[in-house]
Amino acid sequence: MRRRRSRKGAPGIVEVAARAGVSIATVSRAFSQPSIVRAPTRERIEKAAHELGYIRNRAAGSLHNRFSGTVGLVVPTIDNAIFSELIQAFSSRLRDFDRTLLIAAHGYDLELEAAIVRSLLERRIDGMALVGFDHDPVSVNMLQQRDIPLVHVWNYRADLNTPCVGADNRAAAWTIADHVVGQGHTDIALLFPDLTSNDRARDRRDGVLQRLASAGIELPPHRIINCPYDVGAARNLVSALLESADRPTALICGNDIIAHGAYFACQARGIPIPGGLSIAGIGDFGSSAHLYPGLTTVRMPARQIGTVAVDTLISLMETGEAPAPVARNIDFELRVRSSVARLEPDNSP
Amino acid sequence: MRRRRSRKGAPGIVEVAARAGVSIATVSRAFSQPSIVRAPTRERIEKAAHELGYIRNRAAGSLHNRFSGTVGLVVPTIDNAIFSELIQAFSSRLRDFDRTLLIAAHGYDLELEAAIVRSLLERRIDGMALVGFDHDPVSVNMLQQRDIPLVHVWNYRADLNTPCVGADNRAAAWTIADHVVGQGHTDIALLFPDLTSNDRARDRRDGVLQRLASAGIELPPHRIINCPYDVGAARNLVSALLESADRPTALICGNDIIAHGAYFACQARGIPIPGGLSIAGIGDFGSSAHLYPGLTTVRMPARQIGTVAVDTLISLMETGEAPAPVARNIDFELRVRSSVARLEPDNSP
DNA sequence: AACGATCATGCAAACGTTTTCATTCTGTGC
DNA sequence: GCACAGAATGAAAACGTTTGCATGATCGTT
Repeated sequence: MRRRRSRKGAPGIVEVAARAGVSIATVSRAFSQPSIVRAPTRERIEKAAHELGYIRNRAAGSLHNRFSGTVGLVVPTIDNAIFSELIQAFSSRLRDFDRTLLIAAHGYDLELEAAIVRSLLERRIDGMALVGFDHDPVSVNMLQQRDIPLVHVWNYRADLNTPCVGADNRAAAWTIADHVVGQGHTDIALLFPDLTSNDRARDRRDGVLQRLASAGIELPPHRIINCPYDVGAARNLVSALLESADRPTALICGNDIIAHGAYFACQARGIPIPGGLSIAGIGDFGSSAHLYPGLTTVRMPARQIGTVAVDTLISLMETGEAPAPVARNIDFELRVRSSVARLEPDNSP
Repeated sequence: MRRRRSRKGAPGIVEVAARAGVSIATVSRAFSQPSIVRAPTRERIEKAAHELGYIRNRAAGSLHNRFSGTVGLVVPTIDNAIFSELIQAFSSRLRDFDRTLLIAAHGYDLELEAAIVRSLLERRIDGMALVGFDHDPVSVNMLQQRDIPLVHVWNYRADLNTPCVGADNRAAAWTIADHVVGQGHTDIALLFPDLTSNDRARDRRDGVLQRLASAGIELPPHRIINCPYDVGAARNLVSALLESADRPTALICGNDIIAHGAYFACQARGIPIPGGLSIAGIGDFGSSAHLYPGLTTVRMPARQIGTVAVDTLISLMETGEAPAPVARNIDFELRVRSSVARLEPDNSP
């Protein structure tokens, strides 16, 4: 007997029914479909429930109608700014529909993700949101086999037949690269995280590379720097870069977090931004607008993605149909601020 | 018929039992207490379960043993850095115990918090963590009446008989104020958020004020500035402060987020830190160490709080006892970096 | 005043597990 | 080979709801 048993006198539907002088069926209906029970009866039930401190047991109900009222969200990480807006928006929209959020993070480990999906399935979630498209097929199969609505969030791809809600990361990256190139930069360094298990980062890098290629810029390998999503790591890496003789004129960061690190490296070494080094980010969260100078970046619509993802999931759960189109492209926005300098073409005549 | 019914052929324990040629009781045991079923039998069951793609339904089980395997965490907000480390640590520790996290945010609205607690209770969580001590009594009563273990996280108070895991916010604030005063500052401004429904902020402000008072410093009202937890708002407020003729020599911010905003205001106006203005924070999250110059602040042990809170909850759930002491004081740490200048006493002879 | 039609309620059978108790194995010591 | 203890399994009764079906109440119509 490892777990204690007694939940004191936690009243159930039976007690409420007795006190209100009706059957348990009526009590059940009074809570799940109030409109079909006569007003005076309903009030009597509500009074009894309130006096008893009754709280309905949805787990018991879900056993019968296979509908738990919970939704799962699995993200790579919670502890930095990247997904927090998404999580908040997702969670708060879920409340509008009286659903509860089950959440977990996998730290870019797709096997762990699969384990998490399974454990959420053991809790019989009604729907599931996963970040991006890179997943262990096991995860997706488990969901599919059980007909659990799944929406991929954060990234977007046009050629998709499975529901997704996100921004086009490749296009966003293309756009920021376009801006940097348009300002006359040709000697550019990229700071991107590990690309395995991370389609968002991969799409972003591809987008940047594509724009550079079409401008005739081909980056030597040492200009593509691997950098984790961590301010301190980015700062150190950029610091080292600044030390070297062969400095680029601009940095394109795979993420605003990395861009922030780059800022602090420059500030610590007295390199003016953008005079000494131009810096561009992708993401635009939290403080990016307020840094000095303002960070030129691409705003990813995290809140809207969260909200629309929930709406899609709810629709999927209630009607079985996702609102068209199945793949929702949420617009990103180029935010030109002050961290990318215009380079006059006369500096290498 | 608003909700579709069919979950295809989602196999249950019955199907597994049939395929393995045993009773459902044995299957159940094979999953919940594997040790008591004979190895060959167990393997047969596992094979059958795997072939069928069986995923056990813990909701159904919880109906019988009143134990859902889920834990609730309610925080004021998810969308900024303040609680994200806590949430991540909490969630990841929970996985170690095969529990799942139900999460929601109330945005400093305690009525909403009570509604959330109720809805989590409807899902029959086994334990609950709430941030701080300011709550609607309704919330606490609902939990108490049902004997659901509750731990208050984030803040700590010595005189508490209910389980809590946190740092002493008042002492932390006292400590940072002590450092600022110790550096010779007497003309200090405070930037603190709204104090209602927020014991952490209140304790912090009290701690600062207490240290200042004992140094004989009494702050005029206009030196105590109300500032939301928002980088942009903080930046604007500090910007306005810098414009005025009557500038303090140091700023004590109720939170690192506000301190970051102060940094950016100074940088934008070309005021050197700490030469032109000293800035101190409380929290030490994410990038505070990497800003330039490094922010002098107090490190709040968010990760450890999350981990210990889960351990406490698990112990409460399994044995009914919290590990002693009931109120766990997790040490904060003063982090002296470079944002507070030493003021020579000769500047006002 | 009687008759349907509609609305509100009750009865009882699910829902998919866990667990108690009883029964049937398995293996051990003589 | 036998008796017996202990381990492994099975049968069936919960757990707290929801819901299909049946019945009883209510109302408007003629």
